[in-house]
Amino acid sequence: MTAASRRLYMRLQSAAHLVKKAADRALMEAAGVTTAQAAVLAVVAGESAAGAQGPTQKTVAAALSLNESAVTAMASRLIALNYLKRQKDRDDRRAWRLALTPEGKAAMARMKAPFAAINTQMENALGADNLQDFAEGLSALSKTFSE
Amino acid sequence: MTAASRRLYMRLQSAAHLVKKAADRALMEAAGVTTAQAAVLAVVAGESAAGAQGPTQKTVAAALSLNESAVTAMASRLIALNYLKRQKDRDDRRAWRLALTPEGKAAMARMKAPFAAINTQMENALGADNLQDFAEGLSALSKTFSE
DNA sequence: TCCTGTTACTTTATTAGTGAAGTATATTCG
DNA sequence: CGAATATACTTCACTAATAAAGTAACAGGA
Repeated sequence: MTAASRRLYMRLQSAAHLVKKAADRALMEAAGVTTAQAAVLAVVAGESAAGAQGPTQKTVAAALSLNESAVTAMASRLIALNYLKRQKDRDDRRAWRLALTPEGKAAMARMKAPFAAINTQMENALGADNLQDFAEGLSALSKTFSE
Repeated sequence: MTAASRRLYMRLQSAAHLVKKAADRALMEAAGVTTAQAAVLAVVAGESAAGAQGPTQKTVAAALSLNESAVTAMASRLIALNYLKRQKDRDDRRAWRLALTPEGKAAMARMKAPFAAINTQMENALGADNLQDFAEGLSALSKTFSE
């Protein structure tokens, strides 16, 4: 139980918080979108490529490990911004299907460069030879803590 | 630009979010405190050991990389819970000094075990031989992104 | 001394998440 | 078929953070 390990939880949260803060500022400046909104748009874009109807809110929630109530709120905000649209599922009238609007696609294009810049900055901070191990560490944590 | 690196930002946030969710549940169950509150209590405890008066809100904000307005709100909640008390600085009437109440100390004692459990779970997920590198990676990220 | 600028904190509005409880639609099974 | 159960989403109350603008107190120089 070293000093490093004892504070591992706080270190992780602190690093994530700082990187998020920087990324939010950069993304808001360049694309008028927060990182949380960017994550939802990216999931919708990714899931839309496969199926025709686009993902349900539940699918988005599962992809981001969020509550469905969080996705309800996020979708409402993104619809108000005209980045997303909602359509009732053809077969299941309980479910919504989410899809990007042209404006949503444009926002995704605008956020590409600042997102790449953040990732480059992270890679440089970590160093090329530690990158892979670090990413695998994150995946291991995600796997362990996804109830 | 590998697949791992392209999604590094999202991976970090996802892992941090999942670990926080689990830690919040465990801490709330065992100690009736959130991890955010635990972090503030820990900073107050740490800074109190050194100086006699306890830290100012600004000091706490800097230690956690938070806005001062976030600390205003957190301190109010912790005072309402009777875990913290606020006292005007002797020399600077603008500043508050924060200190733990006996109940605050008791809460810190209650949260020790669940906190250790979370850290152990993280260490196990990462593996002993990757631990040090991973922790250093987090520090490197924090350093790079602390404006 | 007073004026100017800085500092410590507060207030307000907004985003983003949690969990619990509620509504309406689907589904399954006796 | 119909009742019970499960599912998809919403609503509500709350915690937690940001940014911007405001208040009061401090500090240094003309």
